[in-house]
Amino acid sequence: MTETKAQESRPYHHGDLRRALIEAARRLLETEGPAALSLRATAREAGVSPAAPYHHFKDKSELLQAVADEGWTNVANAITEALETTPAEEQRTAIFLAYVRFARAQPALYQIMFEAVRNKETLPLHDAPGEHDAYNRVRKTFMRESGEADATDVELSITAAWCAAHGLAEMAGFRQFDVLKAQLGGELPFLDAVLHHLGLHRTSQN
Amino acid sequence: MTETKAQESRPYHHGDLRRALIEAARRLLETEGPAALSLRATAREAGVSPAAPYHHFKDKSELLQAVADEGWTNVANAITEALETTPAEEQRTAIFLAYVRFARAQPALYQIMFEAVRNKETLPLHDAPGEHDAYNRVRKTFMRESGEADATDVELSITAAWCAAHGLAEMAGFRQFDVLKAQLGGELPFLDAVLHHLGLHRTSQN
DNA sequence: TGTACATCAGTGAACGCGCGTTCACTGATGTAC
DNA sequence: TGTACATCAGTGAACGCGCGTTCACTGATGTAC
Repeated sequence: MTETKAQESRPYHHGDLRRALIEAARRLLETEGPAALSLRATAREAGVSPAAPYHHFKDKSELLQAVADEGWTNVANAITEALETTPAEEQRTAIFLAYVRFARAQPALYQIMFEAVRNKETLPLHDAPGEHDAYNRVRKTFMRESGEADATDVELSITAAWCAAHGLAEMAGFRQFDVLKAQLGGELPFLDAVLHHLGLHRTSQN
Repeated sequence: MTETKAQESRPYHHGDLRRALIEAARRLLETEGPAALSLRATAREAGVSPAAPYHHFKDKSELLQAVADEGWTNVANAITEALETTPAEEQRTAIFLAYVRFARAQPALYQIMFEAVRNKETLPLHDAPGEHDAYNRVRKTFMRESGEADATDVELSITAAWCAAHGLAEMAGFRQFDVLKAQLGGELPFLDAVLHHLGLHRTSQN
């Protein structure tokens, strides 16, 4: 669903301003960076007055939270999709790559998402408890592929992988690694190589 | 007596305001967080007028850079010290732990440091090229302990470890891991366990 | 079916705030003679 | 040794800015009768 940029012919009532604001915020994030994401700028980007957002969000933090939530849902979907298109023995790597590639593709959004999750008690990805809960699928994959039986060990595996994924996602764009990436033939081989060194790559399994 | 709030008997000339400002900034970081770190707040914290910092820093970004630089020097020192008090076969783990513990002890400072390094071409820790360059010592340790001969592989090992360290440093404080930490007996065992799972711990080596 | 009216979803002006930065200034210090 | 003077390192007021948020308002819409 593409959205409408600030249009001249927009009627007085917007239709779905909440949606439009979230999308405006995401657009701003990628063009201007997280520091430029103000309520006013978002309203401006959506072609609406500074007061309009208050009919849809209690305050700025609520808008930010909504943006972050949608981002986590997107990640969950990316992971679910990866799981469905990847042979069983490579699914752990596929999860990892889906996560890192999402973060790399939209780094400013990822920053917001990470910030939003900082002081939460619940993990992200837990959006749909039950069979379709993405985190549940991740856990099953790790149980199978890491060969861990103990519940605590499984949690630890996931946590360790998540830390690595987060670190890699935030650092992969560093100029400092340009030489290394060039030596390896691009960013994807670079990601692969780092995974391998952390024992998370398929080639280090079986 | 003067009415300055931070210090009562401070003379008109400060003595070393540059130093005092950096320290005030660090104090502010840990008490108020990175978002509260403004030039004006720093001057206030140092007990000085808002214009005073401009005699020591070109602008706000230069102050931030100075704070970050000092942070990286501190990390380099912590690593060097760890290397000198740790038996050879555990030095790689010691480097990793020194890094993570520093970041965990001063999370807001670490955030500033990481931000400052984002678009730099050079790695941090490279502050004193030559024999005393901390990065050089790290490289030697990884060459010895990881058993890598190829230069690119060594760089990769370090990069992978750095990603993991960064991710762990930023996530270790998450409430979401409180249960896991409790199960393992505290934060340090938790850090150890994550290291182990990423193949970076001593017990996973030869 | 037409209309009165409540409710919803916008507008635009205004507010107070803290910010980074500049400016003319002044008090303190070091030095040449 | 005393003093004139340049230089340094502060002060305090002011600036313009964008921000989050509030407010009285108005245009559009849905619904009861």
